[in-house]
Amino acid sequence: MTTASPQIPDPHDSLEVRLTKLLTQAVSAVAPDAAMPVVLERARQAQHGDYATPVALQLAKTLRRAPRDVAHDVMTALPASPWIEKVEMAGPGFINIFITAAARHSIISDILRMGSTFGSSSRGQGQRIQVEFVSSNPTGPLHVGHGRGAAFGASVANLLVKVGFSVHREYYVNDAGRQMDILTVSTWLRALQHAGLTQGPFPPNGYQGDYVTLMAVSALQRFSLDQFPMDPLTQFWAISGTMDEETQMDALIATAKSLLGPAYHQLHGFVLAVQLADCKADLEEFGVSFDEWFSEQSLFDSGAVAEVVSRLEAEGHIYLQNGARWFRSSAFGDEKDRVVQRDNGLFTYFASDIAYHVNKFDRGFDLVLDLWGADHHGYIPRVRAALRALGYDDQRLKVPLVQFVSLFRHGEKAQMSTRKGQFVTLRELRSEVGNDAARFFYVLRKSDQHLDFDLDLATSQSQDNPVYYIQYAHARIHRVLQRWNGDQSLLSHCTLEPLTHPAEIALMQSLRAYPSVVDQAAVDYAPHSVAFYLRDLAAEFHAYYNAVPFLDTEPVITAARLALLSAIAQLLKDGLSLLGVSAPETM
RNA sequence: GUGCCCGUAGCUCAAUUGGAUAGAGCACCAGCCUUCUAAGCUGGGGGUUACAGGUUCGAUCCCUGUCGGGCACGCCA
Repeated sequence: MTTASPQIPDPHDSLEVRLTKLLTQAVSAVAPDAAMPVVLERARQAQHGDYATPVALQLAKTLRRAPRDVAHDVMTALPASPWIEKVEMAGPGFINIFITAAARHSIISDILRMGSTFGSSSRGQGQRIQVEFVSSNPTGPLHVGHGRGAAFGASVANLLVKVGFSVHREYYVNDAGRQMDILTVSTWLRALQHAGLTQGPFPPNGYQGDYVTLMAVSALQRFSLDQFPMDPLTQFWAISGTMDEETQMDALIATAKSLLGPAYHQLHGFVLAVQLADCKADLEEFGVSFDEWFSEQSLFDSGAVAEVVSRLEAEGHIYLQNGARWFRSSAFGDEKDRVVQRDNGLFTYFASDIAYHVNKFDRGFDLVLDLWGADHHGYIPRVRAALRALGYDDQRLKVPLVQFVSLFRHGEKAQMSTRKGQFVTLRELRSEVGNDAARFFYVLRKSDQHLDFDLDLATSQSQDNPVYYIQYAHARIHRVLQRWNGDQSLLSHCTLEPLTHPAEIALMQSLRAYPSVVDQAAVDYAPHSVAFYLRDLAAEFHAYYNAVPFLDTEPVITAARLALLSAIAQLLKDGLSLLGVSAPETM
């Protein structure tokens, strides 16, 4: 990834940039030849000051000098600054920096002045980045696993926008495959059953959910499916007993197509439209929206799939074997070659996926993000191989993986299967725990870690859910401000000198961390760190709330403390919005 | 069997990407509402970071091996 130049600091991190510059100046005086970037860390403990740098420890080796001696020289060479109160050496050679009260207080006025733009940056420099996520087969309702991808993807997209990328959110619709045919046939069979026109058994590998029957009922009225002669179906059941399940299903699909003729395609289109509309509505209600729903079928219709295979062939990366066309992906880092066109002439899913990625790159995105389920990780090398073979820079493709969600009910792991209709849908989850709790819970873990979703806990309406803790902090602040009933615009100008309480010092320190938390979360595609930050900030606030009075004290102190509260509320609201969680003012 | 990911408090998870004494939430124990919302706060017990080596000023993080878990290895999508 191309990173923004550090020479273009944003106003909000000017303090850290200034301190880094001063340190760099001091280091170059002590060690002119050691071209080493100065690492400035926020101190974890108050006794270590506000910032710390291990630069002396790192320099010691190349200088062949004792770390503490180097630290001493760096400290001596450090220019005076209105931002630096004092500098101390500690431990093996750490340099701890204590900032002045003025530097400390500036964070509050910065936040109040910048409002929702605080924490933004120009890191992305307006680069266009495509984020593809969810992309579930439109063969049934979204389940709780898709929900994680949705919540994660939406939050990542928000973060990328926040740090200055131009983000395009996209859903890849797998509307061209065999699974759609199976759903179509399943719907057809349910319609026949509903109309009492068949006694045949329902195939075990068909889609069994109740939603299929619901679609069948409306399809029955819509397409008059009962007008087709049924004899061939009865014949089919008579001869299909010896087939294995998959062969039987393929035969069933073929039977349906020949029997229904043009009506099959109508039914197929209907089933797809119903599922997509349902999926879209579900996601919209979840606060997840897309700029584009990209159809896989369109890649076949436009000839893009055939074209991309031809391109590979023209480059000499395709060979014939056993009647199939193979892409020599092993020449580009994959562990073995892959079929792109089967011996029956049909292109594989891989072929259309190559065409899709070529399409993405040809649309001119600087960066392409595929948020995939972790079960697809073995698939990544072949996609990269295809891109490289076609002359694209596959470093512009990033594939963050989202691990599975394991559901636990009554302390036992619940199995999920879309086919068998045994799953908890995202809708059920949302209605039981609420959108806010679901969104927050989903991103509370690193995306590449398994998520154990305890349904009993999540559906118990209990207060254990951490999202309430943060929202409550936000609501409490607004209650205080409401009680105060003063002119909030005055808070950004009031004197902050009274803020000397240890809790206040710590809170200002935490507020200052926000931009780098957001920045790092965006770079790492790690919204969970925002969630943890918010929980920690809320905890600090709640403790503060119980420690000092806000309204029943001197007006100057009240104003200063309310300015601090106002800044906290702003960041709580901003952080929650990045995660797609509301920030209510009353609870 | 091969490849990728993972293993941290009783449970679920963090840890500023190699920094100082590894931190939270549940759960457990003891306290705090006549006062700005108790969906809150304060205090307490809890750890050989799976194990064994290695790299260096310094390792939960990097390297090697072992054990254990997950996922993927199709002319499915």
